[in-house]
Amino acid sequence: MTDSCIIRHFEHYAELGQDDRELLDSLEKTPKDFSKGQLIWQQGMESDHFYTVRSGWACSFRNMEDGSRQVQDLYVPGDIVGLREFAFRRRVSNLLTVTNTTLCPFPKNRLTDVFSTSRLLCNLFFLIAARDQAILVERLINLGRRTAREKVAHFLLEMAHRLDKACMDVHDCNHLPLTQVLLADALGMSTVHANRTLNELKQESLTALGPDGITLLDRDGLKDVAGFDPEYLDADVEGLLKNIGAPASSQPA
Amino acid sequence: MTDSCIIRHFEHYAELGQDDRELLDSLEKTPKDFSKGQLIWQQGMESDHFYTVRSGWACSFRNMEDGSRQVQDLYVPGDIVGLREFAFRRRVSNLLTVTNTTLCPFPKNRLTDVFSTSRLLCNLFFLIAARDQAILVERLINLGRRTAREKVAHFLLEMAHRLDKACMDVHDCNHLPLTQVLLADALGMSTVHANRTLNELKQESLTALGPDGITLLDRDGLKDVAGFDPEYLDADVEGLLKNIGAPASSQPA
DNA sequence: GACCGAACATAACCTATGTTATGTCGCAGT
DNA sequence: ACTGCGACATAACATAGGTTATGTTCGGTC
Repeated sequence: MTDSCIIRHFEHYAELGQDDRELLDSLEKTPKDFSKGQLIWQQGMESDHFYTVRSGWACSFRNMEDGSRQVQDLYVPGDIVGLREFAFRRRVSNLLTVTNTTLCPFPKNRLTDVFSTSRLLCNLFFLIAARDQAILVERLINLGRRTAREKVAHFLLEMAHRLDKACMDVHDCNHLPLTQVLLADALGMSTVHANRTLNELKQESLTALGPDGITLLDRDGLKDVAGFDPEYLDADVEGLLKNIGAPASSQPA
Repeated sequence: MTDSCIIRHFEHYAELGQDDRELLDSLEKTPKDFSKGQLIWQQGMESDHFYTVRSGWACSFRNMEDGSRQVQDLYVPGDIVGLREFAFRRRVSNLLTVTNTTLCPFPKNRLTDVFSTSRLLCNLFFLIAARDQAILVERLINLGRRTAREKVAHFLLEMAHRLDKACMDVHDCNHLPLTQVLLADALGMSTVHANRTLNELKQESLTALGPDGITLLDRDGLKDVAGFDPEYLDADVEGLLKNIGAPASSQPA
């Protein structure tokens, strides 16, 4: 298997031709290591690259005037970070590493070349953007219409499910390297209440808390709490491939 | 000017070549009229088309188990509805008209043809998807980290700003045909509280309430309340066009 | 091995917002 | 003209979740 992040990423979905691989390979830059808690970009900076996550976790967020923070999304191995900023010259949010992380940079304005050169990759990029939207919508629903308990359970399940699918070098998909502060900021609640809720779930043996994050003990139980349905995470790659007449990946999706 | 919704939509951004126009024209179907309060599609239905809004308003939403509703987004003239579903075989949300509406259907799986045929359109579609994401993220922040007052003010400003940009046959961009129920469902709050908040803003002469919707009276005042910054709505079309070497639209963006 | 700062825990108290209930108004249909 | 319904208004009351405060634990560092 290739060493390139982004090739690896796409081969997860579909079998790439030699052309596609070469194209991607020529554009991707060498991976960069970031340590935990490092600010990778800041609102207002020029948005010239996006990244593929090779290992580790990152999050995008925005600082509010009152000093609080809203985390917009978390990124796990295999995710593409910063596609959103395709439409903007400057970054509209901050990006921070959650753990030690390796990212592969890709120049934003070369995306255009990819679009015109590879029908397959163009469509896959679009599919990914659509799935990203679906994730945002689901979080919207989480924030708007669920209780703290439901929010937390739902969010944990989503991240675990995304880890499952990432299927990269992740060992234990039930373990999430999240601090309670981060969780609270992602779910629009206070740290104190995040703690309360998490401990509640712990009492019920649904989760476990360690110094290095949160562990899911009982996914079915959590599912009952949250009403979680992973449908929105499962993009219809096969349908797309069939539509554009491309061979599917040999790997299971 | 053309009669096609989608051509009109894109010409708003950039000058289309004759090829592009013909391509779009061949794919778009004849406009369809819907009356106020009509359910256009439902969760679970096959997602075979997306729509361009020619006139009127629509909203996408999801019904929750407890009977409540979360509105995901509103669509105004010029918007494209349903691009999100590109990644999914079935619709992941419901679509409802807010007013009488005219929509132009476009078969989803022909998008692929557009991508491979027109470099310009492909990039514009991607830009639109990215802007849609930015809108969702901003709503996320709204729900997560703002008070009811701020939420309402921010949301009203966003919609007004989007109307400004739509620049289609909209007469008064300060008038939004929203019911209080809809507003509440979009902002994840109760109708009662939406009413309270709206009346508060009305006391301060920031908005006016009529039987047919909400009117913005003092955008600057609302801006002060909400801390609204329209940056996330203003996609960098020029940068994109320059990057792909296409001529800009003669019309002001 | 003393010090420091994250992250976590817990309690007491407070408030923004939800809930329930009831009433008015205007308008569409009969 | 009567009825019914949907949108809006408002008041009384309930509560989920925020805020403030204080303490513990633990890993890093000089």
